[in-house]
Amino acid sequence: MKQSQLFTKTRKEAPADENSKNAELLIRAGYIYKELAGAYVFLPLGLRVLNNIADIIREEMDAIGGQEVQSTALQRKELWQKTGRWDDAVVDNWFKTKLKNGSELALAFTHEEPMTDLMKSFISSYKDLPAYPYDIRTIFRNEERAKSGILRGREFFWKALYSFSKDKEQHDEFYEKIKQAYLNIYERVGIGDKTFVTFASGGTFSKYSHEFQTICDAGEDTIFLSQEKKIAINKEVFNDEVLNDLSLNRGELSEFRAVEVGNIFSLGERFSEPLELRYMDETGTQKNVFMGSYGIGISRLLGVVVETLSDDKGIVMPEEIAPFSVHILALGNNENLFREAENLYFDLKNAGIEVLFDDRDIPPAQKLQDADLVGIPYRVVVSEKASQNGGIEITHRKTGEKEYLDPSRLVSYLMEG
RNA sequence: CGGGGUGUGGUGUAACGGCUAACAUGCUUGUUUUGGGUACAAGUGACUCCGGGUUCGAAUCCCGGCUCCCCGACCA
Repeated sequence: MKQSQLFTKTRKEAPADENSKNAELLIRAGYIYKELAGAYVFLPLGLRVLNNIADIIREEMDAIGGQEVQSTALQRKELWQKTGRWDDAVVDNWFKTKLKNGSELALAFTHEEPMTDLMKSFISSYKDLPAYPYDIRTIFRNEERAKSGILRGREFFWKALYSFSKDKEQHDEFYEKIKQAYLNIYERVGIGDKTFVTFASGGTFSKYSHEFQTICDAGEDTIFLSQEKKIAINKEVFNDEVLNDLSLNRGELSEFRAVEVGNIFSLGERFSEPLELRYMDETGTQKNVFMGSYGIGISRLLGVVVETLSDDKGIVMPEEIAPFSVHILALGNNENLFREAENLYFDLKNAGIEVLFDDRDIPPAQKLQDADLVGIPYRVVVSEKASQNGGIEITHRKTGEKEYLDPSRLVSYLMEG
């Protein structure tokens, strides 16, 4: 894309009504726009990143048998009454509303009940199991206090997968697979080395659930981490019993602030029982389906990436999720060099590389500043100075590493990584 | 939901209860400059969050509401 066509602009100053690093940088760089506290518009740059993260998640979910659906944002009251979750005393951060005819309904905050009910139409035999529908969508939570920019919003973009298995064995096998899939996701979005499986409270049907916590000062959670064993314990369940269960001792753990970037739960029959999701097993006996749920906040992931990877010049986008892979800057007012930059832009596009071409008629310094702020992984400068140094200049945003290249070699250079 | 703070051109800030609400930035036009937000000039742009009140006079003081930020509580 040509940058002159991009309707968003960068800003020199951060808005006064934001305190968090992630919101400040994302707003300054033109990735997001604040609509109200806890609700942000994802602008073209931000949306590209969201879509890239969602695509990674799709790949990882599909690889372990997930099948994507698009759920509804409107939810029926009756299902939640059956499981005892409709009452405001049980779930207090739920947006509820009414139809014109007066019947109550709600805006989706999770989908255990609707998804369980839906699967009743398709599951009746052990032959129908397991099944792993998942959903990528915006959900709503009436937070009493939204905060930390994009990290805790009143609406946010997430993926939720629900597993339907015939028994605990079949469930456990999948649970381990998705745990690994989650780790793959964090690795691919660029925060793998800071993200750890964390033991957290499990609820009714299992002793523990697993959270994925990313070390980050902006986080709301406190975890005790064994760097060596790559295991952490959430402070809320930190006691001698857990330490014993995990064969850890206090001495090998250190305390960190962290952000929860995912949570996987064994639900057992918590929802299949009240909603009567049953199947006939091999012996002709009716049984409840064994369930699990697995959530990962996509917009929050973007926030965590910015919180943990940016530097004093701006955002540093990891390659797999960056809005563009390459940022071409034409510096100076040399007509020939501008043409050369434009040709490079078309070459890269034709090679299937996502490229942003800064073709704007503004001073070089501004283009350089903007490139740092937006944080695209590779910056390619076409200028007289670069020509004198042997062609075009390519700089890695993350490391600052710089090299000069003959323009004809750029495509192959990028394809090889 | 408890506590603290905040609200002024698009953005960031200033202004003792007292002249036509100031500065920077942005934006427009012209000249200039062309590797780290270039320089100069001329323009543009505000019912000072909303509603009451005090006062000769309110951006400024008082009351109520809302907004946004922070701490805490909460967070399938």
